[in-house]
Amino acid sequence: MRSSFLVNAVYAESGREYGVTPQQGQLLCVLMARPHGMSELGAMLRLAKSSLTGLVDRTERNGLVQREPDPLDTRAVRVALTARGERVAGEFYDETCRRIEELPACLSPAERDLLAGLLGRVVLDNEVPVVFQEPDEGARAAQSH
Amino acid sequence: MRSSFLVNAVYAESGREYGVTPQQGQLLCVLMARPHGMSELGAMLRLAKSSLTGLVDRTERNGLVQREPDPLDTRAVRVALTARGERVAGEFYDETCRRIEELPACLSPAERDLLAGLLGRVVLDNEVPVVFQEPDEGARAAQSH
DNA sequence: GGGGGTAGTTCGTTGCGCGAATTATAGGGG
DNA sequence: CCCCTATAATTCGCGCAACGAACTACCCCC
Repeated sequence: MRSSFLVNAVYAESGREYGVTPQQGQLLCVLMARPHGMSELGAMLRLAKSSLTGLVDRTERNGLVQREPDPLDTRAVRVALTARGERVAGEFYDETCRRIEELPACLSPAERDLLAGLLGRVVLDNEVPVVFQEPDEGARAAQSH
Repeated sequence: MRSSFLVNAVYAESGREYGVTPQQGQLLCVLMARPHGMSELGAMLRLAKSSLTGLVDRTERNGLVQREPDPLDTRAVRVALTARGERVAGEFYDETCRRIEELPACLSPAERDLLAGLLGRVVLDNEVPVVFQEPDEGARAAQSH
């Protein structure tokens, strides 16, 4: 609980520096990988669809994402990063990583790896959606098997 | 990041079962130890004082906490759990612990201890406020030194 | 070519968090 | 003793966040 509280604080503070709320930051990070549909985003972020509409509205108003029609389904919408959104997402992601990596300053490199490995297994076992990951990280993780 | 996301989801779901929002749940957990002043709470929860006023207002309206005058300082207020708040806080705390403990189901007991130890050190080193802890846990932790 | 399910939006409500301005009291120096 | 600054807390107005219910438009399949 308390370590999660710590991570949240870091995430929020990092977002404030780039003028994005934690929720909008999370949306940007998910979209770094590729555009997503609204329902898909709702499932990943665990939000009701009406909540998603609002979040995308506000983030779109900030010029970070845009709605594009889905060529295969007239009902559906694809939410994608704008050029500016791409830049902000990358900077926010990097800054957040930098701050997160400072947290275990009291651990030895071996202990950090150990901690990362344990948390990684817990995350995988609980099927946590990919809400924060480098675009190419999934490929590397898959290779390592 | 993702493990923190997981913990948040568990916390929110656990709170929903007892009709408390995550923020109100956090307030209850802090107050389990003892009553606190508003400024003190603001520092622990990292909230602006005006945010605290609102949070305590809503939680008080739900009958879970109450404001008491500070006998030593006429300006100050002590926020304390009501009888019902005490009960809800305990149940919410226990339920949350139960759910959190289910997360590392894929780890061996030794690995869980290892994980807990590493996270504990990170939390201590970063001076995370005590936002979630059994009333007697601090004493036990202090003894073990 | 209707009918059931799906994708998104709208609307109204509640909660949350902040900053600026305000009130009231505490506490210290002249 | 009195002023003056610092502190404790509240009020107000704002925007963000999340939800459920009701609605529209569309897909697909029988």
